[in-house]
Amino acid sequence: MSIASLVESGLETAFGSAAMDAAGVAAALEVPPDAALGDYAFPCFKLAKSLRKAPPMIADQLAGAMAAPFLDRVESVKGYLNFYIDRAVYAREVLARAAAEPAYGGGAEGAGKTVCIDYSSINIAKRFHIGHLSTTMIGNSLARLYRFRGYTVVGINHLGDWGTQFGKMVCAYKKWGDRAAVEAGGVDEMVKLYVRFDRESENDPALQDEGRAWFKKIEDGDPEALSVFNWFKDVTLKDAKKVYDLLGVRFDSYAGESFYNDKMDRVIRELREKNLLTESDGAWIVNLEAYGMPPCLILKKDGATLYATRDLAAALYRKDTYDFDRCLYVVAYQQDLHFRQLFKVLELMGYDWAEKMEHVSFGMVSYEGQTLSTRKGHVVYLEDLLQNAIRKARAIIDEKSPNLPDKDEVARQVGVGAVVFFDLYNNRIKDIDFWWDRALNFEGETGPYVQYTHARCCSVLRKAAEAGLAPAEPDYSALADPEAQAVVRLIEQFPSVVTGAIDRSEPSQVTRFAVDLAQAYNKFYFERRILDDDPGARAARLALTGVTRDLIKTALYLIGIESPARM
RNA sequence: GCGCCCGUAGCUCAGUUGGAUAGAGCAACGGCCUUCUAAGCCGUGGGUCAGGGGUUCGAAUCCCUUCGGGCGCGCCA
Repeated sequence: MSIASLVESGLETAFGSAAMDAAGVAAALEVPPDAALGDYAFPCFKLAKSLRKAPPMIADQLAGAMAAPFLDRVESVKGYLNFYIDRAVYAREVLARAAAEPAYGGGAEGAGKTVCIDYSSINIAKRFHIGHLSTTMIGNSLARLYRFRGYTVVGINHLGDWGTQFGKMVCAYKKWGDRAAVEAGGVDEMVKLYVRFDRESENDPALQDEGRAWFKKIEDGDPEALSVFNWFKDVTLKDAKKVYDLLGVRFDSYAGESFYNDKMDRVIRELREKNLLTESDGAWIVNLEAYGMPPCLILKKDGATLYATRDLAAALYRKDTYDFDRCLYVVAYQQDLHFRQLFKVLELMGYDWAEKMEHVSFGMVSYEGQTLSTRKGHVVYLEDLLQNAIRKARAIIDEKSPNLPDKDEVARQVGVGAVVFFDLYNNRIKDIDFWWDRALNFEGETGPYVQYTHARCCSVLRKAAEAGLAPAEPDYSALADPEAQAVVRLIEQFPSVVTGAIDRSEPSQVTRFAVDLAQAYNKFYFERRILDDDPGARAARLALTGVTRDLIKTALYLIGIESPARM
């Protein structure tokens, strides 16, 4: 018997009529902010009008009409009906639920459905820096969350591999480049070539034309141009792969801008056929005035395609190829307007799936209060950040756990975990001002703190196993204290946290949950002796510890962080 | 000028599908390791939820408005 049906029948008993239907009662039920106010609460304010009674009086009457074996007591407080569940029963049921399912909090509601997630989407010939971390880690986490709920996920790295700058780069390479230098220096060497091209073309306008000519060659499929261009791409991806491997991120597709080069005719034809394309100042646009937006540019005056054209082609291709149920774009909020236009144009084209597309926007990254600038050298490269974090983790391990096996492996897990956690800690819409000491903080609400709690659980469970204690029937009344109850309550909430994170495309919900659970467990750990002499109490506390360990590991996994067993 | 987003403790932020006394972490100060990992735990101080008005039994949360900040607004992506 559930609380909802209990309230429903209570209403029937106390007031005779169905003052509120079952769905209404279920929706109204809430968890009080403080455990002292009960485990569940039913606010009676909405009933005041129809019952013509003050809420506290309604609660009083309801309280008298209610009893169930699993209820410890029911109290009427200031218009709220507070339910206190028998603590031991509550702990037993929640732990059983969490331990029984193969993946507690997961599910199969996404079975047979596909989600496309466009994330990371790096530019060719540019180094991976902290400005790319959010799209990469938010996308990675969303991919894991959707898979956790049974969806098929297509992770797409929509490469920025198209534009005149690549013609310039090939041109520069042909003039001054050195194959061995690029092989050795990677992206850095390409950037040097580009910078030199920029500088020299200031005094030599003919160079610009040459660069454009080389891009034309790439467009036309000239083998010489393509071989250099594709090689640049390979080298960039090889560089990026080092970072992706450290982060544990992978993709199902690297189809980027160049991939859609031959797929835009269809878009233009379709827009024409549907009478959406109009000429304006020589360019071709989709007029969106009726929707309060500036026009969406499709073709330039010279007939060349634009960003929006390419994204329209990509959307159609993805729908055709993957038949997605949802399509997410993890891109910074600067492009809010672009995506609103894109989705509106798809809708105007008559595609009802336009409403299944979502721009998962996030805030900008600055560095010590200033805009990131590769040119001015005011930038933090991701590889440097990760290596610094790993180095710091390694130093702490040497100091605190000198006998730890696999020190380097654990240092990598902790260092990278700190960086990823830092990135996914706040709501994605918040701007991030990067400061080294904040990103490399290992204390308080941080990745290492949560990982430490996981290792602590592992340690306790290991000690218990080593002691060879006889298995005993858990005595769940040992989990009736406030500290254990706080942990149990959080465990119970995990499935709805996962749902909320998916619904809001907000991985930080999971990050926050991980911190809350770690904090609650640490308080419990400090207050209660787990390896107690009483076998029943010990078994119950070990069960709580086991579920906590698994849940922290799951939560961290969902945001892309590993959980070492020792640290 | 127009549009979108943001404004909560000294700092960084939770809480924003309306609900009980607005919570963490960092920083500061003071405690706790002969028992399960001190990357931990406990305590102290710290608030005009940017200002004003409105809706409501009830507003940090919804609406209007002012101020402050960020981003965007036709041939870049």
